[in-house]
Amino acid sequence: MQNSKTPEEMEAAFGHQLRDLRLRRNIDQRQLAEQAGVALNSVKNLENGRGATLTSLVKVLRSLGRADWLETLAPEVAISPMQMLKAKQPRQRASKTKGNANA
Amino acid sequence: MQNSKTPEEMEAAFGHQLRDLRLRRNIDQRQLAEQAGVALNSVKNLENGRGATLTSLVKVLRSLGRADWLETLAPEVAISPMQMLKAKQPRQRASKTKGNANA
DNA sequence: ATTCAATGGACTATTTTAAGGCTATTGATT
DNA sequence: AATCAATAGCCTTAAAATAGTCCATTGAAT
Repeated sequence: MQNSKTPEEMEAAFGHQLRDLRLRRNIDQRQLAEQAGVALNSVKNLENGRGATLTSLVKVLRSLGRADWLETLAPEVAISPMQMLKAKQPRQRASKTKGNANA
Repeated sequence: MQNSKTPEEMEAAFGHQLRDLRLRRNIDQRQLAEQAGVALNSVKNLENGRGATLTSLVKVLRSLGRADWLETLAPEVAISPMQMLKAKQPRQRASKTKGNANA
């Protein structure tokens, strides 16, 4: 089984994490909204999983000092300089073959 | 220096990571959109940093098998069972004192 | 080099969110 | 237990994203 959570549940759980981050800094929603440059309602929506835009999320994360987290989604594979030379440049489009390659 | 990237730049960089994840699985935008249950345009917008909703992002991440990443934002502090007993339950609201506590 | 799928970009209609203000509830402090 | 700030929730308007379709561009395979 993969992940049995619905997208709604995942957004809610994610909101709780955002709230945790904020509370660890002991600032209220209003302060966070101000610092992040978003409306108070946007912070509420994010924390309660009631729908939000990626832009709002990014602004809030930046304000919480966790912008770096956004860069951890797809870690690049480190290769040696020798491999570097041999390596073909990464694919820019999905290939035509129907069967998908890697896991 | 913190992070000098603008929110726009961050969204764009984030989109590139999403694209990388997709290409590693060698599926095209259309397939991803179908599997994720979002419109093709939503995938395009996400990858090109042109604005998206958190809901679309979550659905796409789930489809890419990276839903777990969403749970890594605010890692919980592990404590021992003995500390567990002493521990006060976590704060649910920001405190009244103006000066914010932790870093 | 040619071919054709993969992607980018634009357009419209519809749905959703942002923003701002307001009231009700609740939890931390005293 | 009383107080009052922090939060939830709802409302309206403006802005933005989704969904669907179409055409132009481009990279990968032959």
